[in-house]
Amino acid sequence: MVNAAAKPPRAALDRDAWIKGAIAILAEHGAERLRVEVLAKRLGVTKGSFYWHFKNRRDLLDAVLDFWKEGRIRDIRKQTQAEPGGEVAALLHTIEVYGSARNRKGISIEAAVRDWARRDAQAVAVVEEVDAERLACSCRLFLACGLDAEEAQARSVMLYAYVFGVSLMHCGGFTADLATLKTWIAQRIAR
Amino acid sequence: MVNAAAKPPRAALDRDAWIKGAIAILAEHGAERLRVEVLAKRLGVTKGSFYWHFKNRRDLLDAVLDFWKEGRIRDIRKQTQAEPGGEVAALLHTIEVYGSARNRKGISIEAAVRDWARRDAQAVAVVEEVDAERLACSCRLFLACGLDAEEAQARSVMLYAYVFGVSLMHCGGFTADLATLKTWIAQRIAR
DNA sequence: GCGCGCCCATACGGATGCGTATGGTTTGTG
DNA sequence: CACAAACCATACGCATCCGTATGGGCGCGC
Repeated sequence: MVNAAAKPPRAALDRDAWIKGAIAILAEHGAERLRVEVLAKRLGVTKGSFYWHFKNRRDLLDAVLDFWKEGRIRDIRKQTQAEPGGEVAALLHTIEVYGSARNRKGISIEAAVRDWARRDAQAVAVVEEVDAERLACSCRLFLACGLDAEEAQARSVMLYAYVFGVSLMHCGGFTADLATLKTWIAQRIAR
Repeated sequence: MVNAAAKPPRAALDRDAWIKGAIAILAEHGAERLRVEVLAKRLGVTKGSFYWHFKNRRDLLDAVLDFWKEGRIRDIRKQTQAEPGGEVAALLHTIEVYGSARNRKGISIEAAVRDWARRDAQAVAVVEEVDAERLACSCRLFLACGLDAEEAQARSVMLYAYVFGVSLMHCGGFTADLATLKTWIAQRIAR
């Protein structure tokens, strides 16, 4: 028995553990309430540890943005890999993912980062990169469906504007069958 | 001369002046950074004044939400008054207003309130009311165009999801002519 | 001109949060 | 064992912010 009951071993935290904890707070409370001491308490340590891994709070925020950006770009490229004939399915899947209940956390992070980008220049830069990648990828799918360049671009913007926007709306009491309604919209955007 | 050079007369603030100042901060920095002492300094007084007009910070926040709600509902009703035959124009105008540069502040407030509603129950309730009113009004316009109930509802949701979403996107470098692109989208949503 | 309600300033205690300084513990290495 | 590096705790100064307590100026009715 090496280190059992006395104290929880508490494996040493690395930068990634801090970043993942930070993203959890970002999703729950937004960038403004992502605070060093709160995060430290959540991870069961004190901020003495934090300032060993990070220069300051801004250093963490930039790392969070970078981490998020890399993850999003990986996801986009994976989701938009479609064999010929499967382009519409890939587009519909992209729309569906953003409204899916099992992706609640991802949507929360997305909304938090976009709100963050309304005040922070570094967040703006990251969102611009991610948006550019998303638009380029979905544009490629639309082009493969035979649309001309202008319509492919327009539909790409419409697609992402819709999925981001609908995640911020509260239309619970509006209709009896919201799922059918969203399916109708997805069809109209993708085909 | 009654009260000229000595001190700026500084007309007494009323509740509305505080609320309007609060909304300015809300638009610029978000609800999280809407702070009593900061707002007081911005208005040239101290918080001693604030706590005369408001019970506490929460009292101000609720007043801001209520003020915003009333204003939005008034605007919606005005914008969706269309004589027969002008329904499509009214819908296009609604879309255009939300992307207009002259409405930057209104869009900022809208985004701030929607982000706020991700964490605050009272803000959720207000957004739900406003969304319900908006959807009902635009739905009425679509019905007047001859669409069936399902499509009218779907298009209403699509319309507002799009306008909210596009205001959060950063697609500057995506296309040469963003205006033409947005016109294409608006046409596809409204008709 | 006296009192009273309206509007605001000042001062305080307590909470939270940033960044630094400093020292302790653990782990690996010679 | 000695030593250093990695990792973390503690303690401090400073700043911001909330809510309260208290008092002062000012207009207005009587």
